[in-house]
Order: sequence, then structure tokens, then C-alpha cells
Amino acid sequence: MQGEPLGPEAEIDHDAPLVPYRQLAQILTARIHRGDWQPDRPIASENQLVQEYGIARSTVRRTIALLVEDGLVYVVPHRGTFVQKPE
Amino acid sequence: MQGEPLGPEAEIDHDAPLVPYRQLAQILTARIHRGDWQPDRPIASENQLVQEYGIARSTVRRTIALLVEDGLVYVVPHRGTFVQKPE
DNA sequence: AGACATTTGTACGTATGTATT
DNA sequence: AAATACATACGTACAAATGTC
Repeated sequence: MQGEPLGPEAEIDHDAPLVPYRQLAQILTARIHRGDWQPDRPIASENQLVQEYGIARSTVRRTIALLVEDGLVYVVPHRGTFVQKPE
Repeated sequence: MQGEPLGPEAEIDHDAPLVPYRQLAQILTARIHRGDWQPDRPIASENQLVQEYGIARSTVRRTIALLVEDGLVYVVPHRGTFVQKPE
């Protein structure tokens, strides 16, 4: 039935056709849409995501850059990454 | 008199207030405006810039990402980084 | 004031993958 | 087949800003 879960329980598969930073983007996008984090509230810190998904921080940052491009989040230096308000 | 040269002879100063990837951005921007590379022609490769300016490839890539944001260049995977045509 | 932890920013080096020439 | 060039990913280190105590 279902493919990969996209919640907090999702895992990164280094052998999957989709590269890890894009897998994480799908996971975080799903979590945001699901409401794991509210608008203008911070998502998990980079280091938390590193530990949670077992990937390098540089990979996490690559993912966040993608989410910023997509307009899903915004970064406040030294504060955190926040969920963008809809519209 | 003059500050830092911004041509091919320019060097990266790791002690300067401006971080290296932004210094390189200024240098490459000046070189493009000066006509070192023509529109739709490739600029120096990442590895060439690494050797020419003595910085890490990741730093060169950070600079190129900035130039892409600025609309000065565009990247063709496995081909090179090209000067954007004006307008 | 000062110390401390947290968080993002920058930079390095290395390795491997994939596409083009 | 080989060289070139960009893409991705890892790990490490230190800097700078913020917030808390």
C-alpha cells in the first residue's frame, strides 16, 4: 500500500532514487501542512533535525534553503526557522 | 587610494570584514561587468576558481548561488556557469 | 555585568555520483 | 575510455547573534 511515511517517523533512505535533501523536504513539507508547527512558530532546529533524521547538518541546511525558495518557511538568523503564514 | 582590486588579480582576504564568499561575488561581478566573459559564455569552472582564489569549492558554490540569485549568471549542470544576457 | 547554552552563518576538506565532452 | 564539471553528502570547526540565568 502506502509508500514512505511523511511524518516525524519518516526516515531518510540513502539508496532511494530521490536524494536525501529532497526526501527531507517532502517530509518537512508534509509535517508543516499537517500542522506539526504553527505559522510564525519555529520548526525543529537544524541540530534537532540532524539527530532526528540521521543526516548531516549541511544536508539539513540544503533542505531548508529549498523550503525558503518554496515560501514555506523563513529563517531568522540565530533565532530559528519559522513557518511562513499562508498567503 | 584604491581599496581592493576587483579583477582576476584580486585575492581573498580571510581577515577582511566581508566574508570570502561575498568577496568573491564582488570580484566575479566586476569581472563580468568588465567583460572578462561574454554573455552565454562560461565563466571559469568551480575548480578553476578554487585554484585561482585559494578557497574551498563549497565557498565558490556559495558565491555562484548568490550570482544566480542576482541574475548575473545561470548554471547548466555538467556544462558550466554562464554569463546571463543583459535584460 | 558576566557566564552560558542555543541557533544559525561561514568555511574547510573529502568522497562519491552523474552527465557531458 | 578518459577527462571535465557540476551535484550531493559527509564530518569538523569556529564565529556571531540571541536569549536566559
